[in-house]
Amino acid sequence: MPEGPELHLASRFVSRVCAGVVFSGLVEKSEVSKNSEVPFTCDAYCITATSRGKEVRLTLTPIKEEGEPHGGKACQPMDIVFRFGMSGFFRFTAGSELPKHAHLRFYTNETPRRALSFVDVRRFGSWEPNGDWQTDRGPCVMFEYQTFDKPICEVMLNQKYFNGIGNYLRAEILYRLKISPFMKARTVLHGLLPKKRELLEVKPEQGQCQPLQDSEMSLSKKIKMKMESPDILDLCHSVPMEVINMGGKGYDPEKPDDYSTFQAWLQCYYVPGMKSLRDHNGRTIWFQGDPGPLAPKVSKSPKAKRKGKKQGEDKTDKQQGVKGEPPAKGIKKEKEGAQNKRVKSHSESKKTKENKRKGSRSSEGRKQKSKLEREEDAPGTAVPRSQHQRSMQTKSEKDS
DNA sequence: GTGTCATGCTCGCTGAGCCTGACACT
Repeated sequence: MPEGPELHLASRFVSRVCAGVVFSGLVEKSEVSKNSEVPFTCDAYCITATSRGKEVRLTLTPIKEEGEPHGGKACQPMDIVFRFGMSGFFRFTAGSELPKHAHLRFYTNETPRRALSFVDVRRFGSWEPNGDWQTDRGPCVMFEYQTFDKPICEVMLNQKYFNGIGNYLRAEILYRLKISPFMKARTVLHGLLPKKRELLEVKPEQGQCQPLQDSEMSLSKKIKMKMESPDILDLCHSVPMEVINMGGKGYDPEKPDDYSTFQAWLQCYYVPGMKSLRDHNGRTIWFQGDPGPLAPKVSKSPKAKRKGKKQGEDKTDKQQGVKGEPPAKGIKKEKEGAQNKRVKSHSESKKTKENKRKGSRSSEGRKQKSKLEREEDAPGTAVPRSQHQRSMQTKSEKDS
């Protein structure tokens, strides 16, 4: 059941049923659950919920009673972040009729009392008292969709999407693609979608569109096309590989201070004549040409202020924006930051490997699905056919 | 009664294991 939409609906359910309801006392955990106790107790509190991706956050907020003495033992609000595993959900029932597998219970202060329960049949779900959204999760596909409206140069430094790309690589890649650094990431990535004519081939004799089979385009033709017009993903692979192939003459030269090979290879980053701007995260992006529609408003650099003009304002100036310092100096300056970046990349590579494994596992799972299931699984279908059939059968059996 | 499968995630390794319930099959 629980994917993003289900978790969001669960948060709405909690907020709806708990609106105006006062909860009281301890938060009760089932004995069998291995999750941690929730160290929260309060005479009167309310519950609200929000969601982000596959997480739901319950906020327990104490209600201040009138006449409560100041300086008394006041309860503190608490956030509890839930992950639903394979079978988690919330139910609001009478306290005497707790659902089976209700592993965390919040009781109302009414008589008879009612209970909001976190129900989890398989116990793969978890909760984290005083928790927050997991930091290694990407943006919520439902409510942080606008993340992809950020400039491509900023998205490229997000290691969740481009694990391994740093400041010099993004500059080189965008330069080679002739892409404005402040173009919307969505626009650039949308360009990766196959064009209609590549996806569909009209067979006049049938009057139908058929998917173009891989085999219908020869491998050599594909390679030729790729070499002629590589896309951003191609370059995110090939450009770093070029650096690797420099051996000991790349960014971290084996000979101290011998940046000559690397400098000769750079086409944009710190190259005299190229422009540079600070992106919205304060990182300097090097580029050529128009910065793009989302470029930040340029504040006057001290030099420009003295000259009385904004960066990039003077169209006659071929070097719009901040001109680069001599390459070697700039490279050395960047090295510290790059080293930090490498440490971060290392810690994140673990996650990437996991994701790859998951991907391969899920594809295995798909292979195991029957042909019927594959054909009838519609995008967004919450219940797989096999399980859906089972539950429907169960229901009909019960009904009968 | 047994085996398999299910929408997630972690550990520590490239799959196994955590869990329960429903269903198919013998």
